Amino acid sequence: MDRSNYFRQKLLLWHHSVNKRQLPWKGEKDVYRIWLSEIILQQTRAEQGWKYYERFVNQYPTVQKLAKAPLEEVYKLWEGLGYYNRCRNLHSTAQFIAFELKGKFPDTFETIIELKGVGPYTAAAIASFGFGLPHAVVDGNVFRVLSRFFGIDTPIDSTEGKKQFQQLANVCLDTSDPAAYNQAIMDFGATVCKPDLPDCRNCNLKTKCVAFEKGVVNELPFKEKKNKIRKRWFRFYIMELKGTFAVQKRTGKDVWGNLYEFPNEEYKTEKEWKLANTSSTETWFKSRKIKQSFTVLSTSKPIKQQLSHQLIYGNAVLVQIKGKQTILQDWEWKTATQLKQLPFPKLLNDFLNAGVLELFAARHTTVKQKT
DNA sequence: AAGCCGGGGCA
DNA sequence: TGCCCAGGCTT
Repeated sequence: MDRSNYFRQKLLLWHHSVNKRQLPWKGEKDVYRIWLSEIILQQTRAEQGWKYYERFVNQYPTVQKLAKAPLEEVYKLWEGLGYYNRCRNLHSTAQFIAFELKGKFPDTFETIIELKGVGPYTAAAIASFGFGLPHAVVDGNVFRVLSRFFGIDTPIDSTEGKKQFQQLANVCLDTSDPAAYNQAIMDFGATVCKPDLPDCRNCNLKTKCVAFEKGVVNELPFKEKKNKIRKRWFRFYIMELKGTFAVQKRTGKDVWGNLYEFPNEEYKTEKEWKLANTSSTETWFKSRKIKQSFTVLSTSKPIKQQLSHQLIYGNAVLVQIKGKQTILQDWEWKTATQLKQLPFPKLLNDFLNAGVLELFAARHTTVKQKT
């Protein structure tokens, strides 16, 4: 028997016999929800995406509801999930489908993949799960399962590798039920043929698994590029003026695009960052032509956040500004209540959750008591 | 083709 | 600490 036929049969047999993962989007027929779940799940573990999916479905039961929602509100719901451009594309595509296509979701692979935020994987997923079309998904699970079973060491992060695995996936695909097959291979990769400590002992495909035979299961899939991690150092100024706080929206293509942040200074070296003190704050205020007097209440201990491609250190300087409410820079001044409606990076939420706003509130109370 | 985009879980 | 996760976009 052809190896790919063997693979398909054994995989489907496993899928029928084993209790699969129970996930809220499984067996979903509403294409809107299928699309929504797939966008959420991009580079995101199913367990992590779960609660976000539930939130979105509850808040936006239809593509029209999502399309009509303010972008800011959608971002707040997405907060903490990461890769925030997905959120912008989600909203944009919802509007395209609701308003331009009058709510009718594209129903061919070629039209689906044209949607913003939809690439080869997501298009295949929507085409198969939503419309039963014969397109094989290739995600991290599929790269792993196929590379091991067929013993392929072509780098999966190369153009050639992507092409090769997509072709192989199409060969293996069960065209009589593409959705079930796609579901099966991803569940198999997530529960048996795992990245760490794969459960080869209980694998019913191991007798023809090339990597198992050769003892190279842990060497596959092969990647050629190594992840570089950039270190960055920030000093955030949490400034309070009569019960309002200065924030700004992050623009550009840097990390945390379209999220809010506190005005800040980024340092090029750890040394410069650590040397920053009250006089640095004064310099920073002067350079921004802030003429009002201020008091530095405290400087937080540094918080570290590890991202997949950056290691970010940040501390927060708590500043109380005196005098009249005037327009300062391009900052927006928000009350504590308004702040809670804005999407922030996790790093900044860590500051907020550490009781920063309460500290300002307590100080006001103290001042009033004295006067 | 290469670089970049978050946050969480795991060994 | 390094790698991975139901990837895709930009340059």
